[in-house]
Amino acid sequence: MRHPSTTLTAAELEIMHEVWRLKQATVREVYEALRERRKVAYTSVMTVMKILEQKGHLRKKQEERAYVYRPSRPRAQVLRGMVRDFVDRVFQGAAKPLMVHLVEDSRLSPEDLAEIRRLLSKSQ
Amino acid sequence: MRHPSTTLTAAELEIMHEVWRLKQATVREVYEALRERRKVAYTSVMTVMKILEQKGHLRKKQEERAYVYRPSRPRAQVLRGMVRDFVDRVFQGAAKPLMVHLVEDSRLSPEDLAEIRRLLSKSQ
DNA sequence: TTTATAATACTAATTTTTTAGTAAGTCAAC
DNA sequence: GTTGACTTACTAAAAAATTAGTATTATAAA
Repeated sequence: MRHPSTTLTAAELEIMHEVWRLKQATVREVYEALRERRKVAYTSVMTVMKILEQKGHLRKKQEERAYVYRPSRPRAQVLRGMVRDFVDRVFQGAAKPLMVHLVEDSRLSPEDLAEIRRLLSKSQ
Repeated sequence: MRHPSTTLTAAELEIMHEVWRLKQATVREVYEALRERRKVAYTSVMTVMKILEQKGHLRKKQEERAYVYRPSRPRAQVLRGMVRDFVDRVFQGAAKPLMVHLVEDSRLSPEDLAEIRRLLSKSQ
Protein backbone atom coordinates (compact mmCIF):
# COMPACT_ATOMS: atom_id res chain seq x y z
CA MET A 1 0.00 0.00 0.00
CA ARG A 2 1.48 3.24 -1.17
CA HIS A 3 -0.76 5.63 0.70
CA PRO A 4 -1.97 5.46 4.29
CA SER A 5 -5.32 4.50 2.77
CA THR A 6 -8.18 6.77 3.63
CA THR A 7 -10.66 4.40 2.07
CA LEU A 8 -14.00 4.00 3.74
CA THR A 9 -15.78 0.69 3.98
CA ALA A 10 -19.05 0.31 2.09
CA ALA A 11 -21.11 0.86 5.23
CA GLU A 12 -19.11 3.89 6.23
CA LEU A 13 -19.33 5.42 2.79
CA GLU A 14 -23.07 4.94 2.65
CA ILE A 15 -23.45 6.95 5.81
CA MET A 16 -20.97 9.62 4.80
CA HIS A 17 -22.99 10.17 1.64
CA GLU A 18 -26.01 10.99 3.78
CA VAL A 19 -24.12 13.29 6.11
CA TRP A 20 -22.55 15.14 3.21
CA ARG A 21 -25.94 15.52 1.64
CA LEU A 22 -27.57 16.76 4.84
CA LYS A 23 -24.51 18.88 5.75
CA GLN A 24 -24.98 17.77 9.34
CA ALA A 25 -27.15 15.14 10.94
CA THR A 26 -28.06 13.23 14.04
CA VAL A 27 -27.93 9.46 14.13
CA ARG A 28 -31.68 9.47 13.86
CA GLU A 29 -31.69 11.59 10.73
CA VAL A 30 -29.20 9.37 9.00
CA TYR A 31 -31.12 6.34 10.19
CA GLU A 32 -34.36 7.68 8.71
CA ALA A 33 -32.65 8.42 5.43
CA LEU A 34 -31.21 4.93 5.18
CA ARG A 35 -34.49 3.35 6.18
CA GLU A 36 -36.07 4.77 3.06
CA ARG A 37 -33.85 2.51 1.08
CA ARG A 38 -33.31 -0.56 3.21
CA LYS A 39 -33.78 -2.29 6.52
CA VAL A 40 -31.24 -1.40 9.15
CA ALA A 41 -31.19 -0.94 12.91
CA TYR A 42 -30.81 2.43 14.53
CA THR A 43 -27.93 1.11 16.60
CA SER A 44 -26.08 -0.12 13.52
CA VAL A 45 -26.07 3.38 12.15
CA MET A 46 -24.91 4.65 15.50
CA THR A 47 -22.04 2.19 15.65
CA VAL A 48 -20.76 3.12 12.22
CA MET A 49 -21.05 6.81 12.97
CA LYS A 50 -19.00 6.32 16.09
CA ILE A 51 -16.36 4.52 14.05
CA LEU A 52 -16.40 7.37 11.56
CA GLU A 53 -15.84 9.77 14.42
CA GLN A 54 -12.90 7.74 15.69
CA LYS A 55 -11.42 7.67 12.21
CA GLY A 56 -11.70 11.42 12.02
CA HIS A 57 -14.34 11.57 9.32
CA LEU A 58 -17.04 12.95 11.53
CA ARG A 59 -17.08 15.40 14.39
CA LYS A 60 -19.89 15.42 16.89
CA LYS A 61 -21.27 18.27 18.92
CA GLN A 62 -23.82 18.08 21.71
CA GLU A 63 -26.88 19.97 20.71
CA GLU A 64 -30.07 19.73 22.74
CA ARG A 65 -31.00 16.09 23.01
CA ALA A 66 -28.73 14.38 20.59
CA TYR A 67 -25.29 14.72 19.11
CA VAL A 68 -25.11 16.42 15.77
CA TYR A 69 -22.47 15.04 13.44
CA ARG A 70 -20.66 17.02 10.78
CA PRO A 71 -18.16 15.88 8.20
CA SER A 72 -14.68 16.86 9.30
CA ARG A 73 -13.16 16.66 5.84
CA PRO A 74 -14.49 17.98 2.57
CA ARG A 75 -16.26 15.39 0.53
CA ALA A 76 -14.04 16.01 -2.47
CA GLN A 77 -10.94 15.30 -0.44
CA VAL A 78 -12.24 12.00 0.87
CA LEU A 79 -13.38 10.89 -2.55
CA ARG A 80 -10.05 11.86 -4.05
CA GLY A 81 -8.38 9.58 -1.53
CA MET A 82 -10.68 6.77 -2.47
CA VAL A 83 -9.99 7.28 -6.12
CA ARG A 84 -6.27 7.10 -5.41
CA ASP A 85 -6.65 3.89 -3.47
CA PHE A 86 -8.77 2.43 -6.22
CA VAL A 87 -6.33 3.40 -8.94
CA ASP A 88 -3.49 1.90 -6.95
CA ARG A 89 -5.29 -1.29 -6.19
CA VAL A 90 -7.01 -1.93 -9.47
CA PHE A 91 -4.80 -0.22 -12.00
CA GLN A 92 -1.54 -0.30 -10.07
CA GLY A 93 -1.33 3.43 -9.93
CA ALA A 94 -1.94 4.20 -13.56
CA ALA A 95 -4.81 6.60 -13.97
CA LYS A 96 -4.81 6.50 -17.72
CA PRO A 97 -6.22 3.00 -18.17
CA LEU A 98 -9.01 3.98 -15.85
CA MET A 99 -9.77 7.05 -17.94
CA VAL A 100 -9.78 4.89 -21.02
CA HIS A 101 -12.19 2.52 -19.38
CA LEU A 102 -14.48 5.34 -18.42
CA VAL A 103 -14.46 6.93 -21.82
CA GLU A 104 -15.02 3.68 -23.63
CA ASP A 105 -17.49 2.06 -21.34
CA SER A 106 -19.19 5.30 -21.32
CA ARG A 107 -22.10 6.10 -19.47
CA LEU A 108 -21.10 9.65 -20.39
CA SER A 109 -23.53 11.94 -22.15
CA PRO A 110 -22.34 14.12 -25.02
CA GLU A 111 -22.57 17.07 -22.63
CA ASP A 112 -20.38 15.28 -20.13
CA LEU A 113 -17.88 14.50 -22.82
CA ALA A 114 -17.82 18.10 -23.88
CA GLU A 115 -17.16 19.21 -20.35
CA ILE A 116 -14.37 16.75 -19.87
CA ARG A 117 -12.84 17.98 -23.08
CA ARG A 118 -13.01 21.52 -21.80
CA LEU A 119 -11.36 20.47 -18.55
CA LEU A 120 -8.61 18.71 -20.41
CA SER A 121 -7.77 21.64 -22.58
CA LYS A 122 -7.35 23.78 -19.49
CA SER A 123 -5.07 21.30 -17.80
CA GLN A 124 -2.44 20.94 -20.40
CA MET B 1 -26.70 -2.79 -5.68
CA ARG B 2 -27.51 -2.15 -9.24
CA HIS B 3 -25.29 -4.76 -10.84
CA PRO B 4 -24.65 -8.35 -9.77
CA SER B 5 -21.26 -7.03 -8.62
CA THR B 6 -18.30 -8.75 -10.15
CA THR B 7 -15.96 -7.01 -7.77
CA LEU B 8 -13.01 -8.93 -6.47
CA THR B 9 -11.77 -8.60 -2.92
CA ALA B 10 -8.34 -7.09 -2.39
CA ALA B 11 -6.72 -10.48 -1.91
CA GLU B 12 -8.39 -11.92 -4.97
CA LEU B 13 -7.43 -8.97 -7.12
CA GLU B 14 -3.82 -9.14 -6.05
CA ILE B 15 -3.64 -12.71 -7.26
CA MET B 16 -5.52 -12.06 -10.48
CA HIS B 17 -2.99 -9.37 -11.32
CA GLU B 18 -0.25 -11.97 -11.14
CA VAL B 19 -2.11 -14.52 -13.20
CA TRP B 20 -2.94 -11.96 -15.85
CA ARG B 21 0.67 -10.91 -15.95
CA LEU B 22 1.95 -14.47 -16.20
CA LYS B 23 -0.85 -15.49 -18.59
CA GLN B 24 -1.10 -18.73 -16.69
CA ALA B 25 0.40 -19.92 -13.45
CA THR B 26 0.54 -22.60 -10.80
CA VAL B 27 -0.14 -21.83 -7.18
CA ARG B 28 3.56 -21.99 -6.58
CA GLU B 29 4.36 -19.47 -9.26
CA VAL B 30 1.85 -16.98 -7.91
CA TYR B 31 3.11 -17.68 -4.42
CA GLU B 32 6.70 -16.93 -5.44
CA ALA B 33 5.63 -13.73 -7.15
CA LEU B 34 3.74 -12.52 -4.09
CA ARG B 35 6.57 -13.49 -1.78
CA GLU B 36 8.80 -10.99 -3.51
CA ARG B 37 6.59 -8.29 -2.14
CA ARG B 38 5.31 -9.59 1.16
CA LYS B 39 5.00 -12.43 3.61
CA VAL B 40 2.26 -14.89 2.80
CA ALA B 41 1.72 -18.63 3.15
CA TYR B 42 1.57 -20.94 0.17
CA THR B 43 -1.73 -22.30 1.39
CA SER B 44 -3.24 -18.82 1.60
CA VAL B 45 -2.54 -18.31 -2.04
CA MET B 46 -4.02 -21.70 -2.77
CA THR B 47 -7.19 -20.95 -0.86
CA VAL B 48 -7.78 -17.70 -2.69
CA MET B 49 -7.09 -19.30 -6.04
CA LYS B 50 -9.63 -21.98 -5.29
CA ILE B 51 -12.17 -19.30 -4.44
CA LEU B 52 -11.35 -17.55 -7.70
CA GLU B 53 -11.97 -20.79 -9.51
CA GLN B 54 -15.32 -21.22 -7.80
CA LYS B 55 -16.25 -17.69 -8.71
CA GLY B 56 -15.41 -18.37 -12.31
CA HIS B 57 -12.41 -16.11 -12.56
CA LEU B 58 -9.89 -18.88 -12.96
CA ARG B 59 -9.93 -22.20 -14.75
CA LYS B 60 -7.53 -24.95 -13.78
CA LYS B 61 -6.05 -27.67 -15.87
CA GLN B 62 -4.01 -30.62 -14.69
CA GLU B 63 -0.57 -30.44 -16.17
CA GLU B 64 2.24 -32.67 -14.96
CA ARG B 65 2.58 -32.19 -11.25
CA ALA B 66 0.40 -29.25 -10.50
CA TYR B 67 -2.71 -27.55 -11.74
CA VAL B 68 -2.15 -24.66 -14.05
CA TYR B 69 -4.56 -21.80 -13.66
CA ARG B 70 -5.66 -19.47 -16.41
CA PRO B 71 -7.89 -16.43 -16.29
CA SER B 72 -11.30 -17.32 -17.61
CA ARG B 73 -12.34 -13.77 -18.37
CA PRO B 74 -10.42 -11.04 -20.08
CA ARG B 75 -8.71 -8.70 -17.70
CA ALA B 76 -10.35 -5.68 -19.30
CA GLN B 77 -13.79 -7.11 -18.71
CA VAL B 78 -13.17 -7.76 -15.04
CA LEU B 79 -11.67 -4.34 -14.49
CA ARG B 80 -14.57 -2.73 -16.28
CA GLY B 81 -16.91 -4.42 -13.84
CA MET B 82 -14.90 -3.15 -10.94
CA VAL B 83 -14.93 0.35 -12.30
CA ARG B 84 -18.70 0.16 -12.57
CA ASP B 85 -19.06 -1.02 -9.01
CA PHE B 86 -16.74 1.70 -7.83
CA VAL B 87 -18.56 4.41 -9.73
CA ASP B 88 -21.86 3.20 -8.32
CA ARG B 89 -20.64 2.99 -4.79
CA VAL B 90 -18.50 6.08 -4.58
CA PHE B 91 -20.05 8.42 -7.12
CA GLN B 92 -23.53 7.00 -7.15
CA GLY B 93 -23.30 6.03 -10.76
CA ALA B 94 -22.00 9.25 -12.16
CA ALA B 95 -18.83 8.74 -14.12
CA LYS B 96 -18.24 12.38 -14.78
CA PRO B 97 -17.24 13.44 -11.28
CA LEU B 98 -14.75 10.61 -11.29
CA MET B 99 -13.30 11.83 -14.57
CA VAL B 100 -13.06 15.29 -13.13
CA HIS B 101 -11.25 13.95 -10.11
CA LEU B 102 -8.81 12.10 -12.28
CA VAL B 103 -8.09 15.02 -14.51
CA GLU B 104 -7.68 17.45 -11.66
CA ASP B 105 -5.80 15.29 -9.24
CA SER B 106 -3.71 14.45 -12.12
CA ARG B 107 -1.18 11.92 -12.03
CA LEU B 108 -1.54 12.14 -15.78
CA SER B 109 1.44 13.00 -17.91
CA PRO B 110 1.06 15.43 -20.80
CA GLU B 111 1.26 12.43 -23.11
CA ASP B 112 -1.52 10.72 -21.24
CA LEU B 113 -3.62 13.82 -21.44
CA ALA B 114 -3.03 14.04 -25.15
CA GLU B 115 -4.10 10.46 -25.61
CA ILE B 116 -7.24 10.93 -23.58
CA ARG B 117 -8.04 13.95 -25.66
CA ARG B 118 -7.62 11.90 -28.80
CA LEU B 119 -9.88 9.21 -27.40
CA LEU B 120 -12.51 11.73 -26.52
CA SER B 121 -12.60 13.30 -29.92
CA LYS B 122 -13.24 9.88 -31.42
CA SER B 123 -16.07 9.13 -29.06
CA GLN B 124 -18.27 12.07 -29.71
C1' DT C 1 11.98 -48.87 -2.57
C1' DT C 2 12.87 -45.44 0.51
C1' DT C 3 13.22 -40.56 0.98
C1' DA C 4 12.57 -35.81 0.01
C1' DT C 5 9.85 -32.46 -2.32
C1' DA C 6 5.77 -30.49 -3.80
C1' DA C 7 0.83 -30.16 -4.44
C1' DT C 8 -3.72 -30.44 -2.89
C1' DA C 9 -7.85 -31.23 0.13
C1' DC C 10 -9.75 -30.25 4.12
C1' DT C 11 -10.20 -27.49 7.98
C1' DA C 12 -9.92 -23.67 10.77
C1' DA C 13 -7.98 -19.51 13.16
C1' DT C 14 -7.77 -14.57 12.77
C1' DT C 15 -9.16 -10.19 11.44
C1' DT C 16 -12.28 -6.95 9.59
C1' DT C 17 -16.74 -5.46 8.55
C1' DT C 18 -21.48 -5.25 9.35
C1' DT C 19 -25.31 -5.44 12.10
C1' DA C 20 -27.73 -5.19 16.24
C1' DG C 21 -29.21 -6.00 21.31
C1' DT C 22 -29.50 -4.40 26.14
C1' DA C 23 -29.08 -1.31 29.80
C1' DA C 24 -28.96 3.18 31.45
C1' DG C 25 -29.63 7.99 31.19
C1' DT C 26 -32.31 12.30 29.75
C1' DC C 27 -36.03 15.01 28.94
C1' DA C 28 -40.75 16.35 28.15
C1' DA C 29 -45.54 15.68 28.80
C1' DC C 30 -48.94 14.22 31.54
C1' DG D 1 -42.98 12.12 39.89
C1' DT D 2 -44.28 8.70 36.68
C1' DT D 3 -44.52 7.41 31.94
C1' DG D 4 -42.89 7.21 27.40
C1' DA D 5 -40.00 8.43 23.64
C1' DC D 6 -35.48 9.00 22.46
C1' DT D 7 -30.44 8.83 22.79
C1' DT D 8 -26.25 6.87 23.85
C1' DA D 9 -22.67 3.59 25.91
C1' DC D 10 -21.34 -0.73 26.05
C1' DT D 11 -21.24 -5.16 24.26
C1' DA D 12 -21.38 -8.66 21.09
C1' DA D 13 -23.34 -11.69 17.40
C1' DA D 14 -23.05 -12.58 12.45
C1' DA D 15 -20.98 -12.39 8.17
C1' DA D 16 -17.23 -11.71 5.14
C1' DA D 17 -12.48 -11.65 4.08
C1' DT D 18 -7.87 -13.08 4.97
C1' DT D 19 -4.49 -16.13 6.29
C1' DA D 20 -2.67 -20.43 7.31
C1' DG D 21 -2.08 -25.31 9.51
C1' DT D 22 -2.28 -30.43 9.01
C1' DA D 23 -2.87 -34.61 6.73
C1' DT D 24 -2.68 -36.96 2.52
C1' DT D 25 -1.21 -37.96 -1.93
C1' DA D 26 1.83 -37.92 -5.84
C1' DT D 27 6.21 -37.83 -7.87
C1' DA D 28 10.88 -37.80 -8.71
C1' DA D 29 15.37 -38.70 -7.15
C1' DA D 30 18.49 -41.36 -4.59
